[in-house]
Amino acid sequence: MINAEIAQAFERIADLMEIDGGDSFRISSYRRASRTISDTNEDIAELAEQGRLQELEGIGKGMAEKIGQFLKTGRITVLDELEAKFPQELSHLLGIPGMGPKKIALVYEKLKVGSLDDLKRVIASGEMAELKGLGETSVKKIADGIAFMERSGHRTPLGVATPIAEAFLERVRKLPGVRRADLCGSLRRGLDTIGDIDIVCDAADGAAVVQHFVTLPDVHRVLAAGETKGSITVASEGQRELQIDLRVVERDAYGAALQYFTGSKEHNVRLRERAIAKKWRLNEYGLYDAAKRIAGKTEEEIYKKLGLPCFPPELREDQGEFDGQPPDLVTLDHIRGDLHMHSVASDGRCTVEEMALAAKARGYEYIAICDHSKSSVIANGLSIERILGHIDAIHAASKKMKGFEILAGCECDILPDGSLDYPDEVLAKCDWVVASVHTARGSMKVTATDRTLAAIANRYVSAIGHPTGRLINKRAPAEIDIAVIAHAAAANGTFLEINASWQRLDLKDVHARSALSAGADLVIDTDAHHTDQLDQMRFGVITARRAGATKNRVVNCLPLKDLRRRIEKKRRG
DNA sequence: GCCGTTTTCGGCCCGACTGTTTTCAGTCG
Repeated sequence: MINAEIAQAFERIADLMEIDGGDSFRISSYRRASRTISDTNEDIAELAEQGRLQELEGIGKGMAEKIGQFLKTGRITVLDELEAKFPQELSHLLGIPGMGPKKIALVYEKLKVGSLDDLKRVIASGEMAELKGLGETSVKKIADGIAFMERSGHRTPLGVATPIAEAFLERVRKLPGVRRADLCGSLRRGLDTIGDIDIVCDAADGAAVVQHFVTLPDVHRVLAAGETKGSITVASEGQRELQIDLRVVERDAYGAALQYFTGSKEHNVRLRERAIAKKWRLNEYGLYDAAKRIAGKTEEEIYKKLGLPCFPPELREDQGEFDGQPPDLVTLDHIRGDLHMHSVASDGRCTVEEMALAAKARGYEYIAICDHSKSSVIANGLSIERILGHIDAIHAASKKMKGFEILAGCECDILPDGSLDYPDEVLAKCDWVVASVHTARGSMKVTATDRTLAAIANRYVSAIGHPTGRLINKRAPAEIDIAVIAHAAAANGTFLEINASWQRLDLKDVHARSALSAGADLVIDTDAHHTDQLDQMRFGVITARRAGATKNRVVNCLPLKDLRRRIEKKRRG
């Protein structure tokens, strides 16, 4: 789809217009259009052909024309003009904390800075600190910002940020004067990667709490420390530096602050618009009718006053949530089993029994052991002889468990030609089969979509494992047509996995949403290679929630007998 | 540039912190 390219072009127009000092509302229009285009599941080229572009939020006559021009010529005049005006790398400087459009324009105009290297040069030479409006301190901040950007690089994966955030939250809760504290921001919304960690707390003396906060052990740098807000960084594992913001409010504003700092920004803009329409005002301290606060203690009361349901944080993205009632989303408590994990038989670190006991201790009723198939040589994949023996061993282990069952499964490779790594006779002996692509992802002979479709059609394949093969911050998802895959999965009774490993989260939220709307049901699995990793189920569940999944669309929320019925139904055809 | 149970023109979300400012601009979320 060409959506990503158009979204990128609009984003670039916005960046350059900002440096150019353009009208801020016009700039936001480009950013809004960019976001709409990259988030929609519809093909922009198709919509353009049907003359339906302006049905999209934030796309009017002007944007539609520019999209048309891009589709026709691959260029947009406004962008060409802006690019002719500035050096190509100039807008990259916007990624540096402390460098905004105004300062970029200033150093470009006065010192001919056009790139990161130029910027480093004028900082080192001292020329930058002599500019009007800047000084030693701000230049030092920008130098720190460059170091921060070069060290952190990517956004932090949810699974890396969560333990750090929870540990800090506990420490904030113990600070003197703190009555309550909670995590908010993108972490609370369950995004697969997060920019920084946000904590809101309830205390009377903000300045004192902030002072305690910025002097906690492990604080790497203090970015800000005021009356109500503190901002620090911590150096987490490796060299990655992660920012943590703390906001302190009074008891009566707690719900408002929680709501405000949970976001998303776009969701909040919509809320404030609703407040304005009622002649009210909404900010992080509450909902106000003139000077009178009419809500603020809890999130629920703010939404209620605005005539809205209290949306689960995962849905607060301005992605259609305002159009109706939020669904009753799946929760971790609904999960009855984990249907994709490995044992020492292939590349797991624990035995079948250890995995089973650990899963039972987490309140599950069943698991499936799915070791690798023979082609996954590096992962010690099982030969046909070995898998047959393994199936018997798993069944024997299952018999010894009380009130818990272990399904004998496998994670069968989908080979480059779309065929499966085990013959049907072997797959038929498994209770549950996850089919996954592990090799030759880039092969052009058979597209990723066709390979997956072939596996979906096999009656013994219960689920497709990590369907797009993405690795967060490392490998982009395969170019597969999710809608086509999902329709086929729905028609065949094959489940699509949300792989809950934080490195994968695959399907990702928007893909899972498309899958659900095409009628496919999901399975949320950890793909654990160690008992500890069973706890990653929470990341899969939050991803499913972001997709709008209810428990009846997630097959491992079923009691085992109903799950078996679904597997059998597909096998009978 | 978008958009309309206030409007086809005139709005467009709001506040904290910092530094270089003698009253505020820039950045950030």
